[in-house]
Amino acid sequence: MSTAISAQNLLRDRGLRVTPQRQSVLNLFLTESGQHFSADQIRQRLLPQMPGLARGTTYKVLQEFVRAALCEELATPDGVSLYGLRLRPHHHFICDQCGRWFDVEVTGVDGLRPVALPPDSEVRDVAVFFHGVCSECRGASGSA
Amino acid sequence: MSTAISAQNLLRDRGLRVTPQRQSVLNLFLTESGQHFSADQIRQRLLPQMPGLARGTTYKVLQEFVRAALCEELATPDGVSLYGLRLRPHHHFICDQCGRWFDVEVTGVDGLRPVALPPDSEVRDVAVFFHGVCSECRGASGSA
DNA sequence: CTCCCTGCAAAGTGTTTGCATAGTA
DNA sequence: TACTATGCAAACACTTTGCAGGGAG
Repeated sequence: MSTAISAQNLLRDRGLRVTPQRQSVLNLFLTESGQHFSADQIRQRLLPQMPGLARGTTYKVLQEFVRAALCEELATPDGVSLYGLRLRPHHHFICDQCGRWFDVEVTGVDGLRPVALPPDSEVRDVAVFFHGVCSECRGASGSA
Repeated sequence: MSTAISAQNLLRDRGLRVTPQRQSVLNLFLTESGQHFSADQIRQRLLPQMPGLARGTTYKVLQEFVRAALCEELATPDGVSLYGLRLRPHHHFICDQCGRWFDVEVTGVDGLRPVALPPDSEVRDVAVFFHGVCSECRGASGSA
């Protein structure tokens, strides 16, 4: 792995207090780079090594990360928010079968032009979402 | 307005039963074309003309519309789903200030290419979201 | 006449909030 | 030592579900 970035430094750099809970959450993201998890998925993953981790704490930590621009929060159709690292700009590929989100870089974004936008609107950012089926799901289902 | 399409016909064409509730909801969408509403916003808008409209019914009607591909359901960060017409393919412009979503057509979508997608993944669709500030909010806030 | 939709109300789920305690700087 | 994060549990908001009565086909 080339994970030269430590959770500790990342937290310090953003002016956040370094606590075991925050380090664990951040480390999970750093380890499973490009992946996204719900608050409860994160808690379940960390419970073995941190049995006391409270549900509320998980949410507060993630909220704090989002506020510090460390993480992005992604709303899913089933009402659950997914969280992922936001260290560098990127877009997403969503597997419509398993529901997982993957970070991807995208070329050609500069060529996008909105047509018939309400006059005087100001565009500040563009987010691209590819939908499809991930390799794992394709392998599992075979056809379809 | 060139709304030659009637709610009644639209419902029939999709094999849905024609009820006053469904007609009202669909008419709201046809009238405020390109706009998006939450289930409760829709209910509030229709209550004057349909005082008995139940919260549960609103959700069921919208669910049915989504199933029939008449509407799209859009998840927002604050946990509320927005619904909009889906008569023709389109993308979205989101005002980050007032939170409203607007349908827009986009050129250049074919030029988008994901980089370093997991091998054997299959892309089936692309969704583009422009973020920014709508004309109304720009007019209201002046600067920034 | 049959089947489905509506209204009503209760239940469910994900998330937020408040407070006392423990931990960081 | 001062201030903030954690754990716990209650509170919240949006959405879903079940059932009896009424309306569509």
